[in-house]
Amino acid sequence: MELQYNIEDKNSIIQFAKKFVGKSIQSEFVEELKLLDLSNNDKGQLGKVIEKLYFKYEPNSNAKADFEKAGLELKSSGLKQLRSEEYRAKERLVLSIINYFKVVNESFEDNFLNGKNGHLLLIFYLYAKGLNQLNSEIKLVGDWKYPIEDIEIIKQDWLKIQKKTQQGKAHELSEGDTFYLGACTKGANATTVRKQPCSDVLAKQRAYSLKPGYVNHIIASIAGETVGVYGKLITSTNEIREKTLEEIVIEKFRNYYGRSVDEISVQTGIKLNINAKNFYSIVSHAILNIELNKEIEEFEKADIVVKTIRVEENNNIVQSVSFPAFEFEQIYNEHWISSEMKDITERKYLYIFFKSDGNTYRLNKATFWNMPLSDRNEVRKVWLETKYVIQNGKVFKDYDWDKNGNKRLSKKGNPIRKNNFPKMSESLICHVRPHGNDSSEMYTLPVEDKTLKLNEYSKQCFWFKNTYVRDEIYLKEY
DNA sequence: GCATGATCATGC
DNA sequence: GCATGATCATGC
Repeated sequence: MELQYNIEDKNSIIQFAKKFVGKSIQSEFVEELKLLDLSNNDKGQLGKVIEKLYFKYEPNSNAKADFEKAGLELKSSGLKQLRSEEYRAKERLVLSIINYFKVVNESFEDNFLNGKNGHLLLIFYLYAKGLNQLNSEIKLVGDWKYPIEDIEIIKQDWLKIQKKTQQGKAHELSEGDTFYLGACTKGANATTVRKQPCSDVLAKQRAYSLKPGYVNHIIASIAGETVGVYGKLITSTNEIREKTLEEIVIEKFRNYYGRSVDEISVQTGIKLNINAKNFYSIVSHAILNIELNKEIEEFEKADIVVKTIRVEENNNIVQSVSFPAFEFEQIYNEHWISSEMKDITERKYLYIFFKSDGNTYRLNKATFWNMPLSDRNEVRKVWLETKYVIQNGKVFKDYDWDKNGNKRLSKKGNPIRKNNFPKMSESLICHVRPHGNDSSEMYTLPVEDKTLKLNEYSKQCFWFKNTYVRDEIYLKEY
């Protein structure tokens, strides 16, 4: 069959692909689709069908690039549209499966960069809940090659994945181990495992992936927009060739270790309101020398979560660490493997500790951290317990009654309720507690509560326990 | 108004 | 002093 593009020429393929913008597979290939035997559950279906029907090219799933002779790999991925109409990645971009046996022996260049991951042809469709990808409109098409600084960081990431595999710890891999290039789980469930070369323990199947934050930058680049206003940490290619991103960041913080909040303010020229709840986080921005109204580009690309923590003189940490509130309905509908909380356990964090000297808080330590495997499994248990409580209508224990038999009221006058979610005392790592502007901010309960007969409850979120943060992040040396 | 990072308040 | 439930400050 005569193709409408030159299969050996990158530009020809890319230009042809771009003509698909504004269309959908369903709208263009009504008859052809009927002849295909399609499953409803195949999430990777769109890419394969585009190759087959649009490019008239037989898909392959081997280690070679889709358009092998041109050295181009086709990937399709979803977009969300914000209220501002800007596009964002619906999820991480999953690249090739990690072959643990090859990783340990190959170079970054051979294993990753020069293979099917080095030059991508990306087709972004507009995701809508419940709408089949084949019906979705293609919104953005373009190719992606990594900028030089990004290649250095991705190489550092790849080397980390290689090292862990060489140490016989492929089963302990986590997306949080790395910055831009992640090792994300791939497979229907936790039972999708593979052998690894340096240990007898079976490891979860994982694939190379680009973090959602990184994909946002690709999207912006293809769309010819900037995603917000960014400040860069890395100012020269040489810098990132000589040091890891991690070293570069921590060194900047090290320069201010021992300095009080006031001293840092004076030194950086950032004027602050000490009573503001984001005071410490603004100080951190100042240390990294990024203007307050700018996002830190490298952190955005790596989806890094920054947590600022106060430590008391005796090393005690008073408060546990919160996360965004969850919707009960979302947990009800999710499986752990694809849940938001699992993502949280595989995220990379920058923890910044300010320690009291009895008088004032001084910058004491900054460290990148991600959760080890055994602790991730513990969070999974807490999450499953939370889901169980929601599923079975067992959210409430009782109202909080005072000695006179009256309902106790909160400061804002709302009745206080006791619940059955996993409590601080039940796990050394993670628990559930309220998290809203006040207790009248509610989310729907998918199953009516059996005790109080209520269909909604104050917003809640998962918390990392204060003592866990102290013992496993603050006090531990890595 | 609400999402988010962070801290407060009170009973035991 | 801890555990638990609630709320604050900011930015958009």
